[in-house]
Order: sequence, then C-alpha cells, then structure tokens
Amino acid sequence: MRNSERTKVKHLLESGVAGTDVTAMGWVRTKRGNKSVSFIALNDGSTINNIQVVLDMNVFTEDQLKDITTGACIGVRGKLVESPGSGQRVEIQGSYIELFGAADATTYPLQKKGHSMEFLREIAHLRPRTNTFGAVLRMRHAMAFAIHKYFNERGFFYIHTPIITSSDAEGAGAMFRVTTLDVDNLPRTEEGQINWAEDFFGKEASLTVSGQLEGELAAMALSEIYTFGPTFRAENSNTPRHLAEFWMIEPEMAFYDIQDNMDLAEDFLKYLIRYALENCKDDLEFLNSMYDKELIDRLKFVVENKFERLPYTKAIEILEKVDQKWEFPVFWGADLQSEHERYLVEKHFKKPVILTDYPKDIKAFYMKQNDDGKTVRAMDVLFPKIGEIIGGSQREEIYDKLISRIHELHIPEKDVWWYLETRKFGSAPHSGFGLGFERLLLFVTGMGNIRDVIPFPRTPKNCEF
RNA sequence: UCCUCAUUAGCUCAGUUGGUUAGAGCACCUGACUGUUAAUCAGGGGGUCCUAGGUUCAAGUCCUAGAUGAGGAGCCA
Repeated sequence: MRNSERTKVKHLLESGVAGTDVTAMGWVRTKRGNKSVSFIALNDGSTINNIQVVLDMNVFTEDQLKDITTGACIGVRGKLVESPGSGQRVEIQGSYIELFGAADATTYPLQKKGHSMEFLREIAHLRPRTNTFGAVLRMRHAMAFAIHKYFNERGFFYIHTPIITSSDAEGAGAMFRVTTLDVDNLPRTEEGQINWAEDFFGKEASLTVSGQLEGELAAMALSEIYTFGPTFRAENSNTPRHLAEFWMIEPEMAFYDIQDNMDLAEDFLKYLIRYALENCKDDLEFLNSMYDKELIDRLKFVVENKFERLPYTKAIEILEKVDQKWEFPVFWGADLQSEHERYLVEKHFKKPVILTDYPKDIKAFYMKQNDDGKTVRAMDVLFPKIGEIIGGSQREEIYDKLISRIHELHIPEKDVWWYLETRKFGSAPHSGFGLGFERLLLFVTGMGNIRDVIPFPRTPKNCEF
C-alpha cells in the first residue's frame, strides 16, 4: 500500500464521490462495534474531522482487528459510500486493512476522552494527535502562511536576521549565552576575567532577543522588509504569556511615520484574523465549542471595529479619573501595569487599543523623540485577554538626537557603530514593530496558555523533547 | 524572582475531628449486543498517597525543607 493511491481524509469528506474505490491512511481515534460490524474513526491530520471506516465482520476476523486500537496507524482500501448514520456524509466500506504501526492499548497515553492541557504538555511528542493540537498546529501553519502572503502582496521583502549576535543593544531582556568554551576549564586573562577572545567568535555571543536593529539596516535599502524568526529571552518568566523561545514578526519600513506604522499594524492584524475566519472554519468551530464559546464572535468583533488610538498622556488622564484602587499607582511617567492596560481594553474602550507617545524614560533608546522633549513615538497594541500583542515605534533617524540618547543611557558606542552609520549615510524616517507570533495564536485560537500554541515550549526548567 | 494554590490508580478527582483492608468515574482486560457517533450493558485487574525529615500509640490527613505543576505579579512579544 503506497501513498500514491492515498486520498487525504479532508478531500474524502469534502468532495469524495460515493461509489468510488478509495484508500485512506491515518491514525485510529476510536474503534467500536459488535460481532457483526466495526467502526473505526480515522484521522490523518488533514482536517479535524475523522473519516468513518465500516468493517463487515463477515469479511474480517476478530483476530485481524485486535491490534487496531486507539492510536494505531493503518491504511484502508474500500468503497466510499453515503453514510446511513448521522454525523458524516460519507464513510469507507473497508475491504482491506494494512497495519502500519500498532499502539499498545494498555500503555498508549492518549484516551478517547479529554485530557488536561498540563498532562498533554508532559507528552508533547504525542499531543499533535489530539483534536485540540491538530487544530492549533493547522492554525499555526495558516497564520505563518498568511503573514508571508500579506507582506509579499504588499512588496515587503523577507529578511533573515542573525540568530547569534554579539550585541545586547536592544536591551529587550536577559540573553542566552552562546559559547564553545569548556565551562569546566574557562580560559582566564591575567586579571582573572574570563578571556572571551579565546571563544569561538573571539568575543561574547548570545542568542538574539530581536532582529529589529538588523532589520532597520535592510529597510534602509529595500524600503519595506520583515523578519519572521525565533527569538530567545532568558527571563525567568513564569506566565501563560511568556516563552523563553518564541517566534516574532518584525516589519520595518522606510518613509513610514508613526501613523503609517499604526495603520499597517491594524490592517495586518485584521488581515490575519480575517484569514483565520475564512480558512480555518472547522478548527475554529471546534475550539469555539470546546474551549471558548465567544472565540469566533470576538474574532469577528476585532475585524469589524476600528482600534482605539490614544496617547499615553490621555490614557493616564482616564485612569486617574477612575474610581478604583490600583495595586500600582497611576501618575504621568509611570509605566502602565497590566491592571491598567486591562482596564483600558476590557472595561473602558472594550476593543483593541493602540497607545502612543510614551514617556521617553520608559522606552528604548532608538525611539523617535517628540518635540515636547518628554515623549517618544512608541506604539503598543493592546488586545483583550492577551495584553500587549505588538510593540513598535517610529525610529529616531536624526544622528545627533540618537547619539545623545545613547550617551544618556550609557550604551557603548562601539557596540552600535554600524547602527549609527545608517543615520550618517542617507538616513530616512522609518518605523517598525514586533508581533509575538504565539501571542497572535493565543488570540486566534482562544487557548489560555502560550505553552499550548507552540509544538515544544521552552520555559524556565523545561527543555524536554 | 515574589505571592497563592496544588501533587492520591494510566487520566480526572473524592478521601470527614489524625484511627482498622485508600475509593469513584473514565481508560484498560474479559464477556454480551446486527449501524455505532466520547456507543451501551455486566464483570475483573490496577496504588512508592511527589520526595526527605519530623510530631504522634497511630499520618494520605499535622509540621519543616525540597521538587514539580498551575494561577496572579514583575519582565515583555
């Protein structure tokens, strides 16, 4: 039995013609029946739906079917027929079965019944075989594809920024060190310091926390670019919204000001959500019915309504007027805590909010300074349930302003000389932002924990599989 | 990293004021059933009560420390 004769389950269910001979291959979800007839629910991952295989026990013996248990992998030849039962349009009247791989019923961990997300994380090697993770992984693919499609259709170029870097100029968080030194016998300088000159790159190196700075270099030549790659943060974050290894999309656009940047971010997010609604119907309906009854309505709401845009200063004014005890005080200059962001998004505006023009002291050095001398052209897109899904800004393109900010923050000039040169030679106003891919997936799938929208989550104390 | 909670059968959980042989549902195994839809019905097997100390005549239950997991906070995408 070969793949060349196989038809995918999705195709059989949607457009298979009754009366034709077909071959299906996949993994057994359940088997049930009696002495005269057996039913197998078969899934090959092409869709969340199973094809029902019906076996006449006058044709098959009990012994032939004893290894066809939940989790086993089989191939089936038979005739596609209209199903007399409710629940499926067509089914396969099986005439021949090949067992590719049995799954011992007493030790196979996945059952027909639901499992907790915590348990499934412990068997991440098998959880793609569940309905939930099948749905999540198909949607993860659909979103990745839609991201490339969106940018490609708009003339953005996909840039591969380095994974290994020697600069922490981004300041986006603690970094994972990359070294080939023998940690049991580190080379020392005469002063007793670790001698990084002997390391692989001849200097300290780490995994990237952002491709933005390199992305800007490309935007200063190709106008509109984006990156889409893995990102690493060694923060000891234990929350349902953080991963040590996650994927990030970072567009960077020459000639865009902060307004253009916001327009792009809003259009981009709506495009992706609309893409999910139009292309992931079955999976969304499953997730909607099993985990989050308001999921589809929430996605439609975001697509159909304009995001609220307001400057940080206005947000502070709103929060100061609210008659509510904050755990963290609200005053101009304070960074907004999640309780404040949640209030704005979930209670006050009841829709996505883009906050702009934050105090410069709570934002990164590269952000475009406003004329008031106090604020920078930052923008954070805040989503219900997720919080910050996008962080971005217009970048400071004026050399003198950028260098003075670098000095203020004591960033070593030698680490960012190449970045500064873009402001020396043909500088241009430009903007960009970072979208957390898994945070997008949290929103689009309605899952509650970011560890359940990535195949193999890396978090503090967890690097299994 | 801080705060809170949890850890008992393969899974999800119950277990009273500390008291005799630790239970249920599902899963699994056996049997019944001529079309099932998380099939149903009957029976059966299955336990390092997270780990290490401690209190006590007696600990799944109380105390201490640790491990792991979850929720909230911080950091951020």
